Amino acid sequence: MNLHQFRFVQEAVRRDLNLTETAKALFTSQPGVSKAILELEEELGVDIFARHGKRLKRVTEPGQQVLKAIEIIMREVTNLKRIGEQFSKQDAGTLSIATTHSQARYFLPGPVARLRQRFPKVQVVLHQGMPEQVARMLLDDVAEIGLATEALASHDELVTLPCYEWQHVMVVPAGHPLAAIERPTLEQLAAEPLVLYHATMTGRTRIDQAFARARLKPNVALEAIDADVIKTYVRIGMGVGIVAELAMRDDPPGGDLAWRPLGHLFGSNVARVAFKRGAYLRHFVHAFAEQLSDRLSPALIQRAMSGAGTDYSL
Amino acid sequence: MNLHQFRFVQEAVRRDLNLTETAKALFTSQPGVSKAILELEEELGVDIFARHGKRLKRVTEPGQQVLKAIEIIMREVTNLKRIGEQFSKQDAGTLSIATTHSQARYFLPGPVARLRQRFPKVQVVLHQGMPEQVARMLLDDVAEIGLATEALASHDELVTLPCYEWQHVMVVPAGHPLAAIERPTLEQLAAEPLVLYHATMTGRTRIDQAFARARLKPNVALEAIDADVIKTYVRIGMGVGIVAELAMRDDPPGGDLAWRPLGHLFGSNVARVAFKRGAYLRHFVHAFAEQLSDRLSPALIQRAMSGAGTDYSL
DNA sequence: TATCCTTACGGAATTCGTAAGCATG
DNA sequence: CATGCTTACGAATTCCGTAAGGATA
Repeated sequence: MNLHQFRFVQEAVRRDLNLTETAKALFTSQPGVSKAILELEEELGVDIFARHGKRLKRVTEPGQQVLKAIEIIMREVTNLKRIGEQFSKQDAGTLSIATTHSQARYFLPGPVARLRQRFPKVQVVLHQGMPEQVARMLLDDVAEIGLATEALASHDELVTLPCYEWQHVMVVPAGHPLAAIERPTLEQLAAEPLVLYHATMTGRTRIDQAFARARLKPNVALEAIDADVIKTYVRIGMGVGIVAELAMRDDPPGGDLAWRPLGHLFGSNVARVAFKRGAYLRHFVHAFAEQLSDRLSPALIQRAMSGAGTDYSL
Repeated sequence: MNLHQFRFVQEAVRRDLNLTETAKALFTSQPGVSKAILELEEELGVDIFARHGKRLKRVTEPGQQVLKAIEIIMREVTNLKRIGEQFSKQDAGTLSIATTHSQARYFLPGPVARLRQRFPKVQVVLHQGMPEQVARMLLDDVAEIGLATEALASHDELVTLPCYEWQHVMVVPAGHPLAAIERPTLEQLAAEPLVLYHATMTGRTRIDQAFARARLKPNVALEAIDADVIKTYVRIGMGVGIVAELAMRDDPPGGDLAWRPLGHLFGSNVARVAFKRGAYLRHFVHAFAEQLSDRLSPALIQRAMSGAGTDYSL
């Protein structure tokens, strides 16, 4: 039994049981991977993978159990490295953040800058993706801390904590009739072509639900992945945009876009931070979390990481 | 980084940082151990052990963290082996039980026999010791399941669950004056020379507390490690014995010993089973637990093992 | 001086890559 | 027949034991 075997098995599962891919991903030879896995199965006395002839088909039942143990082991190996960094290179290292466009573009600049100010030797790496990809990046140890509004809560391998609350706003070109209305209604919005976030994104489900409850069918002209794109299409008159309020922060009133809060229609959303359960967090990761929200003290995070599935609401 | 290094570090800590002992315990050469640990420290970039010259003195602060991670890794390695056994040798394997004399002698014969009946291929190994040693055997993976009345609850690396309740009984030679008394009092007991369990054992603290509360100083003639020894000394007239009620189960009324319950004086005790937190339990371990008490269903145990420190009272 | 950790070194076992074999879709 | 896992084999590396060195109590 050795760590290489564990790594191979884990990667094989992540690569859909394709050992050739696995070998490439780990920069080693394919026969080496094959042999290592066979030897592990031999030693444990159980098949981890069910094979059709020579092709790996699925994970066996004992394989599921084995995988759980391997996940934990590899997690702790990662932790060991982090512990090493934490104590050797005091306050230096790399912080990988997985997040959505909105957060990266509008929310994170402040916290990241303040982190760099306190820890000048910390390198920050931003990974961007859909909320579901953010979760995956955390699970695969690509990123250490994740930030997104949805979908993070649905993995119990992840610990999520509320970070801040926000609401949607309507964006229209400055001269648009709706710009004059203080509190637009769902009916008014449904009458216009809409430019929205993509369905998997930032609080989009809230919007859909609100329309559905009112038995209205919104006229979705365009779905886009980020607020900048949405604003661009709003400017050229494609329709009425709905974005996160943060995204309008830098647009001065009296500019070419007008905006109105829509909290009364879609309620408020909660942006959440997420960590992989059981991860060792270095000082500067805790410091960064505190930049994201005062509430996220090391003590609170520690409690959330050790407890199983408790929710810490705002 | 490899599993050998982890094992060496773990064992070194268990052997009070004596690498020579460590090497012996693991059947390998002392320089090998030394080198492996040095290389791990090199790779992680931190000292795990603080050295005075060439002698290991204590675990450093990063070392503490490293140890935690290593503990988890080695635990999961053990689990992997168990998973292998569980699925390959269906319902065969070895069940190591750590327990005190009283349990081994009077309580376990039934459950063990029933286990063997259901799982004829399971080998049972009994490890006997003081309650504190029972705990240590669990922590060191010498035993998989522990059974004792005291001291198990004080380690948070262990999960303990109530198993059954019992009370103390007084034992005297058949003709003894106290044999005629239905409910002996503390004063009556304090007037006699007593033959008791050793101080670390099975509910002994209860006895001491009861006398202390009544401001009585018991006359302890002899302390012994198990009920059989106590009964022997009672037979030869050394004094009045106090043992667990289970220990008298096989003595017929009208034999050479008479006994009376003492629950009214010393209250009741709870025997508890214990597992190492995070351990993988094979089918037959769960089956055995159910033999110990109906309440100990696999589901309950699973819940207790995953939850942090919750107490499941009877 | 006795104990105990580190360094040095060499033979043995393991590892890991390339090449070939063979089964599936 | 293209993809993809397993087997075979040999070179390179790592492992691990003995012997020697050096530091502490």
